[in-house]
Amino acid sequence: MADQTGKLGHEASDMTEEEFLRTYKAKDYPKPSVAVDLVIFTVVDTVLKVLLIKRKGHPFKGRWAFPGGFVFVGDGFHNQGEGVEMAAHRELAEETGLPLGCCFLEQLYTFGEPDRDPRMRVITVSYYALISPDKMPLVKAGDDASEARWFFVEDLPDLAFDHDTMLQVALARIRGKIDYAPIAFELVPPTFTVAELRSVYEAIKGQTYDAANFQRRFRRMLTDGTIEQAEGKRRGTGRPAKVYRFTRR
Amino acid sequence: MADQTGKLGHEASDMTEEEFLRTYKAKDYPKPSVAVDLVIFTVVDTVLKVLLIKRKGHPFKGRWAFPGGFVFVGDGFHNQGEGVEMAAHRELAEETGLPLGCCFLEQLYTFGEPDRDPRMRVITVSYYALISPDKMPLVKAGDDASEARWFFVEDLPDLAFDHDTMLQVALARIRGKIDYAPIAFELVPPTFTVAELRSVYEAIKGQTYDAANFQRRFRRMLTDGTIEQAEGKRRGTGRPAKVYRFTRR
DNA sequence: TCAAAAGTGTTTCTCGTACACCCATGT
DNA sequence: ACATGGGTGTACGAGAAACACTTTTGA
Repeated sequence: MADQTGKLGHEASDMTEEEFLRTYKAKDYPKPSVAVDLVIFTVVDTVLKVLLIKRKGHPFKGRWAFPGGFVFVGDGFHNQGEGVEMAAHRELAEETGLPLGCCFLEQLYTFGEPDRDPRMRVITVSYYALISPDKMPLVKAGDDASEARWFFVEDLPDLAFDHDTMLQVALARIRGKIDYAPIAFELVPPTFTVAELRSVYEAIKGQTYDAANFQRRFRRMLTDGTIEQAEGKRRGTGRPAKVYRFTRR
Repeated sequence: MADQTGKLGHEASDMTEEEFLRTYKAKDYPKPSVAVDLVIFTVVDTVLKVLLIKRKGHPFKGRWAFPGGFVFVGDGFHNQGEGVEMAAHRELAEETGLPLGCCFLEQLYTFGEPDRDPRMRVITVSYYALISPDKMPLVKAGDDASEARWFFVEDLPDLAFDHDTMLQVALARIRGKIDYAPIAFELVPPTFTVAELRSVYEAIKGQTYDAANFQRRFRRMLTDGTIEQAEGKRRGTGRPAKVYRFTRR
């Protein structure tokens, strides 16, 4: 953390902690700007999509990029501002119009190479978010007049900054994590059928799953207590399907 | 990234990118300090250890903490300084005395809550490193006179800042990752026996492995081409063991 | 010759995969 | 009646776990 080696802080070995804090002033060493960027996923009609915004200003003017913004830092001493994760939640809410903290959000990776941004040194903490399709209608993207749009992951435009790398990291994360963590339930309505959950797996993994075998994985989750049957049936073009609910255990 | 929303940057919609960059000056919004912290692991005698340093100054004076330091940021425009990962490599080399880039190093998590450090807003990008025991003698820690010491992971002192959380994140990472990625080979000399590799698994997972079953996992890696037999045999107290080498495929 | 560690064989169980087949509905 | 998707049964193979057993050394 800060000044373990004493190289950047002054020597304060003889002071009490109280004296030290009273006399301490943050030095004016150069500091980077810190931003958060969001890779926001959703699954619509068995297709994995991400939310992109079109940049209005330089650099990369007119190019598509992941939404994001700077972390608010207070005056640095009396007020230290917001946490990085809170900044990500705030940006997510601002960008989607959804209420604060209503979506799954997890830290992804921190990109800190110099010259990522030609204007100044920017270190970006990236997050990924999962938005279930039942929340989608609320999202302010989608109309063509807007500057924000959902893109099919397999058919993206050129991205600004190092956002192409960011997407690859995000994809690798969810593709790996879906096998051992219950993140698929974040991309499905509160109640769902086996086929709906399977389509999420197929969209994320980019492969098909044998419907019969998926049923049995599903049955195991049922006996685990991971999921439970809900009331009603989902009626589609074929035989009506049972409906389930994720029990957050 | 920066100013996608136009909230923090000025409007530059009518300029060319060249004009924009020529006239752009980084604004003096408050910025955080950015540091890197290192969780450095090694396995000695089937025991997982981490390197801690004793803090000389406030805050947390006299408490043990993970080594770390600030990321060097240039003047912010003409010189953007070093990358965050490079800063981690540099700190690792400084702290251990080992040559730059000789060890496995991977980003762990970024801690960005306010008030982590009472002096000022500090955002810390944590990394973990794996050091094989054959490099250990070179590490400048170990003598009691020094301010750096290796600690058994199951018997740590109270740590400074949020470093206890950091350790838990690091442990969770290596315990999960060892099952699907070849990180165990980073904690073993260039040539090693089955038992030596098994002891690394046992130290990290905190459980014992059936020696016979581990042999078969091992054989599969052999047929995979992940490892290959090396010359010679390792002589210990019992029957001499075959020696293997990791083939970085 | 005995202890200690290396290494093999065998059995059982679980899980992923493939695929044949029956079930319930709308048209 | 038949197409469509929901759901079950069966069979095979890979790998995890448990454990008896053989091999090769030092003391």
